Amino acid sequence: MTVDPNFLSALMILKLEGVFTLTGEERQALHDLPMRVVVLKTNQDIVHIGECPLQSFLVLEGFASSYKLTADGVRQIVALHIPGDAPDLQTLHLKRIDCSFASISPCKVGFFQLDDLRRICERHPRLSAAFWRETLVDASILREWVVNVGRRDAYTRVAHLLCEFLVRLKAVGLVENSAFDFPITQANLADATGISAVHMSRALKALREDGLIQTRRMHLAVPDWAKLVNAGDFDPFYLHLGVNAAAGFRPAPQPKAAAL
Amino acid sequence: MTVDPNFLSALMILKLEGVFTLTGEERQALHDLPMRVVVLKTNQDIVHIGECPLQSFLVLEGFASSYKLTADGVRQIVALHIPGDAPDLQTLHLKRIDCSFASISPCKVGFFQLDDLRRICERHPRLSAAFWRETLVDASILREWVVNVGRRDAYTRVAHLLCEFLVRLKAVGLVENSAFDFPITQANLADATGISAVHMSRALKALREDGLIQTRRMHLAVPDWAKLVNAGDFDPFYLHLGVNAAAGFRPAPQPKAAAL
DNA sequence: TCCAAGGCATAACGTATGTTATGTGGCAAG
DNA sequence: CTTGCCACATAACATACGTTATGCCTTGGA
Repeated sequence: MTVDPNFLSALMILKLEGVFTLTGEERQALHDLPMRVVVLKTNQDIVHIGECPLQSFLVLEGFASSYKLTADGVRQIVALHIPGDAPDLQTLHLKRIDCSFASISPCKVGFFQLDDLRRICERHPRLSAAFWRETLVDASILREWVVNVGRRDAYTRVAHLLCEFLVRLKAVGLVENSAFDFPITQANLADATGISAVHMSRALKALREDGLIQTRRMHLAVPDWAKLVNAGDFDPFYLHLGVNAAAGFRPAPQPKAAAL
Repeated sequence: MTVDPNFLSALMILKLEGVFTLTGEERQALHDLPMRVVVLKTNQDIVHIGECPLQSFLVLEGFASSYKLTADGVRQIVALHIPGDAPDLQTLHLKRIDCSFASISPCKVGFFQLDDLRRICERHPRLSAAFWRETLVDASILREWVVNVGRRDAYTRVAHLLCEFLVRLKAVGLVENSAFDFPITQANLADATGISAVHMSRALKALREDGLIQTRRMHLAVPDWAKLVNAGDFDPFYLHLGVNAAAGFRPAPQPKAAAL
């Protein structure tokens, strides 16, 4: 996959447009944000917990993770990031960063100055709101992850993660025929779901044998989407995708409005 | 505990002042936000997942939870809320709410109109940023919860949750002599840590026997804070408390700044 | 005063998952 | 072409935790 030279416009704008239509001015402001592109190999640290960075970054190609370590050095991935994501937008308002970020596949990221982004937010309140919204969606995903890790067995948990992956990748156009590049090791998947690497191997085997997924080296296919959704207890609503992006994934109904 | 009639000023302002000093105007704007106070018994639903509410709420007294259910009806609490918290601030930018909210003790909440808050955000960018920051801290707590549930054993997990509770309660002045009111059932604690109620009973017993906590009906005391922190693998940094609020809890050092 | 309900403790038992170990194949570096 | 590394598979074994069940105690309502 190659990326348009105007990275920000290509990816972030795509995401924001899913929610509301940008004005020409807003689009231009994003387009003009200076970015420094950096190419990374697998398993390279991008930002480390405790730092007080002056810049933030965007994933342009490949996959990245947010992670934390426990006292005895066990890793838990707390978020997976795909092209178009701004993993550490939080640094905009939280000085010290509370988790580490690393590439989990060969990947390309774009750094920009937080001060530049702050200026954009001041001048374009709608963009500011849109970025805020992005961080709120991240929080929603975290809530679902707590449920996933806390209350679902390994099989369901893995199916759920794969569902989330597919929907999010589809939203940025990285899925073809229910299949996508998947250069993520089982160890990383294990760290993201809170199980051991050995058990991740078992879970994937079971999913394969049940015909829910097909894995061919660094590539994953989903032959029966409905079955995987069912196995993973998956409802994409928590991703808060724009209507365009979610086409074909949303189930049906809207519950009634609040009372009280 | 009784609450000042100016709920918002008493609680939310206290929290915000931990981060930066409000101007008189900003303080007044918050003070003038119309609120409708509602008294709740234990286990009452406040907002239900899927709704598109026009109002949001603040916890004034007692404790509340955010929770989700899996397909087979198992509950996972994804956040615990104490007085001063605005549990569903997300509704400001996400139309449909992605988790349910309920009281988990007798409690008092204050509802306000989202439109009123939006108006405040438009007129007072610093307040807008402060609210954004609040939601980012919530996300940071969620990240730590994913680690807690995903990678720590029950004993450590419970100790960690109790540490978090103590620090957060202390920040709003609800702790005396390392002890606090704790009207939360073991079943709720179990749902918050992703373990069974039976095992929660076992874990609490172990903590009691190790002298890390003392429980006297609806009341919890921590005789040796350092030991509990150690047992819970707890570092309060992720709570992003203001320096004032965190006094006495922060460990020492600041890591070096970012490079790259 | 009594009863019902819920919160808690504890025991017996089952199991999903972790741990440790070994072998295979692919791939990159020399 | 080797060599070594790493991702993955699989087996044997260990265990933390879930489940089901029972009983006690407190609390609040009739």
